[in-house]
Amino acid sequence: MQETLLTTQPYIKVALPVPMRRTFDYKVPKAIAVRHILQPGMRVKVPFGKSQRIGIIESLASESDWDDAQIKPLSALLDDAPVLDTEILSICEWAARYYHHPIGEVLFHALPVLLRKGESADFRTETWWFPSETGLKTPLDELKRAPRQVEFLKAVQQHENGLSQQVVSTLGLAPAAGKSLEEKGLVYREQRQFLKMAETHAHQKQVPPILNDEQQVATDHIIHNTGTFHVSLLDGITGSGKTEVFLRVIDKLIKEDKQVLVMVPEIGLTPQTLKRFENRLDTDIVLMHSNMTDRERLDAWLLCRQGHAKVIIGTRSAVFMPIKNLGMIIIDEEHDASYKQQDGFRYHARDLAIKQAQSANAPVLLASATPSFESLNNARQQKFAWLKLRKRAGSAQMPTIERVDLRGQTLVHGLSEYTLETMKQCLARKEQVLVFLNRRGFAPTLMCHECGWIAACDHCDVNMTVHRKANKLHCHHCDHHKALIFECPECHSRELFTVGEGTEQVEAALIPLFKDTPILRIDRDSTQRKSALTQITQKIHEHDQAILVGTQMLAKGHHFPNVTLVVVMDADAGLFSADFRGMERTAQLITQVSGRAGRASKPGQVLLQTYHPDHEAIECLCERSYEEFALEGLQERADLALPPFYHQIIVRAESADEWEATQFLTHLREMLMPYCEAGIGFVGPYSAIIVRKAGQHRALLSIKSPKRGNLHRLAAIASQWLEQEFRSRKIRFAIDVDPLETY
DNA sequence: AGCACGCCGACT
DNA sequence: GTCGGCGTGCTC
Repeated sequence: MQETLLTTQPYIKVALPVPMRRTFDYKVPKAIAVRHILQPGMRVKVPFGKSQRIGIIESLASESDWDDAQIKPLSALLDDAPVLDTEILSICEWAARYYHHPIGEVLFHALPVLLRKGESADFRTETWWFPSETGLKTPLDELKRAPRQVEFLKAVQQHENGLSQQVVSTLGLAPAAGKSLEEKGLVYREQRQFLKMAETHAHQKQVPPILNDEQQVATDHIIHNTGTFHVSLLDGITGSGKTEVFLRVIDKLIKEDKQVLVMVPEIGLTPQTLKRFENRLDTDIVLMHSNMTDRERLDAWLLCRQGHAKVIIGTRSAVFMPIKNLGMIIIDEEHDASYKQQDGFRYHARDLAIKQAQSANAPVLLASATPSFESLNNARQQKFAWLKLRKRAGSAQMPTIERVDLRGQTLVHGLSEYTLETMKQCLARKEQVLVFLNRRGFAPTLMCHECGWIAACDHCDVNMTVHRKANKLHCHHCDHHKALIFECPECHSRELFTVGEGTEQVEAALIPLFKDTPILRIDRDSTQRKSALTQITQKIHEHDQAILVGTQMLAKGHHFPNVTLVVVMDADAGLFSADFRGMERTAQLITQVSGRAGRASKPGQVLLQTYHPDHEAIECLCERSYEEFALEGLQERADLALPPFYHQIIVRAESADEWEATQFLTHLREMLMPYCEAGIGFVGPYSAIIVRKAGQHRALLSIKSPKRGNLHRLAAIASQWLEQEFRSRKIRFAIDVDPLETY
């Protein structure tokens, strides 16, 4: 045994997955210190209270603030190499401070679930079978008394490069036969790393199309500036060929043996992006998203860490992938709200990605047809390079947007006569219509004709949505559901009727109106079954004319080349939102869904049904552009002292009691008052728009400041107080830094 | 977050 | 008499 000369530090500071903003000190036992070099980022098993827990070494220390006798020794070291490298570790430490979230929870968040549970961070191995030299030459009839062995040997002889255990079992071969052959020296076994990449390489790569001048300028700009940190905003209208720009840049980087992280929003864009990429790139691609099993995620993580995976396509949590040789981070649909985690550790993946690229000295490419106000502001101030693509790739043209004034109109299930007529014309040309309504279910309200009773959720302050096909009343906020009723529980009248319409109703209403046209609904309800979406999209491609009815799922990514008419049924939804970001979100959604119209050689048309045709935002989107809308919106934000000009932190509290959450936040505000520096402003406590959600009463306290520094100092005081002084468990609270939702 | 300790209601 | 409710305190 080698007596190590390395003087290992006697203590380690360990982060544990507990809601406490501190680490715990442990001793390193001699037996471990002698055999291993401990490093930050390795996992350890430690005694904690009465139980054993897995923790992560945050740092090594020569002394401790604790009395040596009180410090327990760690029980086991779980890794020979850190599972969190120094870069990820420092990003996590930064994030823990910035988002005022406990370090242990942050570090554990950065690991795949199986590693949090103590699973080995090595590749799985798999048995492979090979023929020996004699085995190759042995004629099969020598073994004819053992038919299973004949079968096995035959298969192995045909696969000189070996047969994996997996193939052996799919071929229906008997492992016992293999064992017997091994004893006879005819075959041998080997343990090999189990690698599972996304299926790739197999097919012919597509020839890259010719770039238009705008795409070329953008591509050149990005390619000439690789190798150093900077952020570019690829602000390109739908159909302008942003993905093509990604592909050119990625192709160049993987030829330099760099790895590229491509982030996509949560809603099912990964398979589509993967397909597009593997048709073009001759390299190893892995995926990382929430539909994968824990094992699949760990495999992807390992492939990434080992450097085998060159392109990593993933959702929010992929920012924590262990990338050794980062060439670039691309964030597609950078405005998408799913990049911000909405519970627990409320980080913004876009912002962390930028931070990470900075420390790896790699560039970041943000892409969107509807950039967030934050990114546009950075582009305008020249913190980001602003690369505009304003032309559609190929011969496609931008759709015309037309407002349909609903005032005084008779509507058929929410559709005006003019809309229906335009739909007929479109279908007659053997083209497809996309009807967008961001409300699933049959109707948002069920009401009693006699007494005015409305079906409300028992646990939330919202109406229950009618789902007629499923015969259910469903709460879209807490998932509570019950059977659909036909008698008013208050006055026992049987005259219940629905108010408003959802996608289910529109689908049902269109069937008799367009008898020979396939009508396909795309929302969370119709695509719940795995592969349902693929089936629906297949149907869409099979038919010339079709009507697609759907929610925002339709607005993202998927392109339907034969859609030439887009109908936005309720352009007013979200126009009068209490949240100051409501308008931004509405404009993005309308612009995104409008972009689905007329992508190929056929021109597109968009109808916006509205009761407010003269509303500034609607007018601006129709007559001018998202960019102009956004620049005006930014000016308004500046005038009203709102983000991104002011910085905001929101403390959220919830409790079963009606007033406790509000009282608690009032108490918090009073406590913070004496620490307020100039510029700090409080709003609230105020109630959430939906006061009661899943039985919890929710209140918020907003803190604003033009300076980040004093805001964070205040938040640090608040979080310390919340953790140390505040003991009641009846109230749950969360600190939300740079919140996207303010109600 | 877990987990134990501790003091008050309905049960073999 | 106890089983168990969850309020409170602690974890290197």
